[in-house]
Amino acid sequence: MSSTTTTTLVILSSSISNPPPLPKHPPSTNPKPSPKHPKSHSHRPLLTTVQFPKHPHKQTQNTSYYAQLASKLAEEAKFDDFFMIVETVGSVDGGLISECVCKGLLSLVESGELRKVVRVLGGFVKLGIKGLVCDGAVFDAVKRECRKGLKCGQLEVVVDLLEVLSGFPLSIEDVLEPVEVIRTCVYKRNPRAAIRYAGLCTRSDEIFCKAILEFGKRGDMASALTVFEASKDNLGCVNMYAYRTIIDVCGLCRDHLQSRSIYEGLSAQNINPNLYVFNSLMNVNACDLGYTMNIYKHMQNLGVVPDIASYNILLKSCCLAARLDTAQEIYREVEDLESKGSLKLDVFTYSTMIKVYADAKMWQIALGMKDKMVEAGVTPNAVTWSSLISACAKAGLVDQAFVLFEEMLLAGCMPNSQCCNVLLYACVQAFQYDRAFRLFHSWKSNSFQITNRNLTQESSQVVPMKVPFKPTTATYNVLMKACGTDHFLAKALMEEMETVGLSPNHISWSTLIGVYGGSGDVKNAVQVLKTMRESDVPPDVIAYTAAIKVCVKHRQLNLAFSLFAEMKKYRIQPNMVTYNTLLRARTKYGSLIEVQQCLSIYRDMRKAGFKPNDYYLKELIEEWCEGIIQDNNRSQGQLKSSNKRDLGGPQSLLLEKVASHLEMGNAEAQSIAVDVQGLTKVEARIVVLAVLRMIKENYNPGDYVRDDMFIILGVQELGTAAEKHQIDVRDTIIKLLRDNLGLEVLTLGPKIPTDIRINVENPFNPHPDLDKTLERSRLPTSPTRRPAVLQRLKVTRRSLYQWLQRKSNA
DNA sequence: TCCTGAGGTC
Repeated sequence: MSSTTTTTLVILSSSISNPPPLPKHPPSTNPKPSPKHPKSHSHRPLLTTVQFPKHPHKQTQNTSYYAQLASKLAEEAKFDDFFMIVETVGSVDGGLISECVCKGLLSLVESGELRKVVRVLGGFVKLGIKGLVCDGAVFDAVKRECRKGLKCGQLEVVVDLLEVLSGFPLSIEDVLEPVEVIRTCVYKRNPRAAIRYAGLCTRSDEIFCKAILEFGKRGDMASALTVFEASKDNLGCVNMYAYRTIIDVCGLCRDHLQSRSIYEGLSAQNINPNLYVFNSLMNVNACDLGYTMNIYKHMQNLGVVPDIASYNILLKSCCLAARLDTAQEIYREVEDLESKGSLKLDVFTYSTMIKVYADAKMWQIALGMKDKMVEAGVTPNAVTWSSLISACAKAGLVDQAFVLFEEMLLAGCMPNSQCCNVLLYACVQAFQYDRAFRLFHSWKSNSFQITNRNLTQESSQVVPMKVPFKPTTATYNVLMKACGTDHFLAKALMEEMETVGLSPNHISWSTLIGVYGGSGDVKNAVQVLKTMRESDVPPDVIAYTAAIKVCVKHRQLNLAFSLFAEMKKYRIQPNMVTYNTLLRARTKYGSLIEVQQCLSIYRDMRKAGFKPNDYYLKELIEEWCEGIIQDNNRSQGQLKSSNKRDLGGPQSLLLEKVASHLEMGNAEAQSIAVDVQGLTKVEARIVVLAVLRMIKENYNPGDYVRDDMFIILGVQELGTAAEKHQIDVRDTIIKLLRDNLGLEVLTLGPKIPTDIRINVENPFNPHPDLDKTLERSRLPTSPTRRPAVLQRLKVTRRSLYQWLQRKSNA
């Protein structure tokens, strides 16, 4: 209490008749400590009058004066002074002033000065006066102002107030709807406020979970985790409800790995999760069937009995993994459990199985599942019907899809947006673009009416039924696909989307890229990426891949490669599809630089941890290599067909060899050693051709060929299968070089010529180990055995020169 | 739980 307060008090006192002497110890000079009130003591029921604690040692001669003064101060909402009196006098007859306090409080609360309200109510709590706020009018005002405060961005102050209110005998949940408070905390991204608030509530665990979930729904994983961690301390025990909520949130935030570490944290404490935690964990990790199955087995080992939800999640996981066989196994198991009476298949089970079959393009069986579920007394819902229609859509059976849609309406099931979208999709899949648009327009203009023959009435009676139709982003995306190559229409749809309050998503933009591509407008297709970056939806790997595909399709390969570089610049990780799209870019041999580009993509892909599917690249390299003998009037087709039979080995070895020979291809060729050890004859042939092609492309007319070319076949091992293979390879290469290319080839025997230059400085030495191989071959391995002999072929530089002349003149 | 975007040889 400050001296200003005292002054105020004096002024106020003068307004009251018969001023008695001031208290013995004025508060400004000797403030009394606040009266102490044991916590257990003052939990009174709703008070209609204010009761002040008694202080037996105080003189009470002036009590009535101070009661009057306090009443007046309270009524005028001068609570600082009011408290001082109460504190100083220690005992005031509450009955006198309770009404005034309420009046004053009401005006204070209604002033909207929440901070002041917090201070004043805090004062009441400190003095152990706890009934006041529970007065009807004051309580209503407090509720009103709290709500106002939440809306006006005073979250922290509102929580302060709630904290003070928790000192009164009332339920915090009654002051404000918990949802309202939590929503505001989530909107403000303020987990600390949510934690404080949840801690005040009677049903703390529920409010904590609510907060965790709401943060998760907004994609704010970090805040959700903060609240979760705080809930652990606050709730004092391991709360499975909180655990399953945070795991669900991991799913909402697409962070399934986080859910695993949360689960592992629980296991590390030797705490066994309950069924709900296991189900949530499996659900969040449904994208990983292996993991889900492991968890499923583990929960059984722990004696946690799976319920139908567990099985439904497993089925969903199979569905995502496109594992029809596993899904069928699990389904049979569930059927078995049902026959024993321990489980009941539900609409989820059937719907998921329908989707499993729909994805496997087994639409008849999908339809069969529907009959089965109806037989079992389970009514298909909108999801079930969507999956059924989707089964037909995927199979291109548009008419069947319409029949099912009709059937759904007849069954009295209201179609939702997704059902409508699937039906539109069925039209698109069947290339009935007009039909899709007609349907859409009829729905949109709200004239969409279906005659619903109510089965309980006479069959002649028809009840027209209006189906509410709310297009979603997916609706527009499907329609954009129905634009074919009409990019004007597609663009118009995107604009329409915005006008109806929808936002284009990644799919919309990628589809637009495809539409531009289809119309041959590469420039605009690529431009979409820029537009995306400027919008709320930055391009993702799929958008880039779509754009790259457009470039590839229209033979703008340099643009494709530059987009690839760009996506890496933006740290967008290419995936298998991206790599394959690029590797497939060149269907014909081109220049050395093009081959090198592809090889570098190939190596990048392996570095990124993808198991390359090098079929295309191998084709490409082969074609490119074979290209140099095309001029020799050989039938390329013939050669290729003979190649195919022999290409069984690990393709990566071949490609690595070609790549390592070519990656230094732009350096000046001094002497060339081609290592074909470990390759099949066809592969060896490709590598030799690749090197020749590189030499040819780097050759400028008039250049001088300084060295012979060596081909290293390997160490001779007499009488083995390896020797036979080596001879095979040798003959193939000799045949190729002599007959197809007209080169002069010499077989080099055991003598190692000293003029061969293979060293680390040689850019064409693919294997540093080769030097060692040569060294070893020079040394007798054992006195009793013949020395190992390195078999090589030499292509003379004279003939190489002639060949290059011939080629460059051609 | 259902709908919409990029790749596709054995």
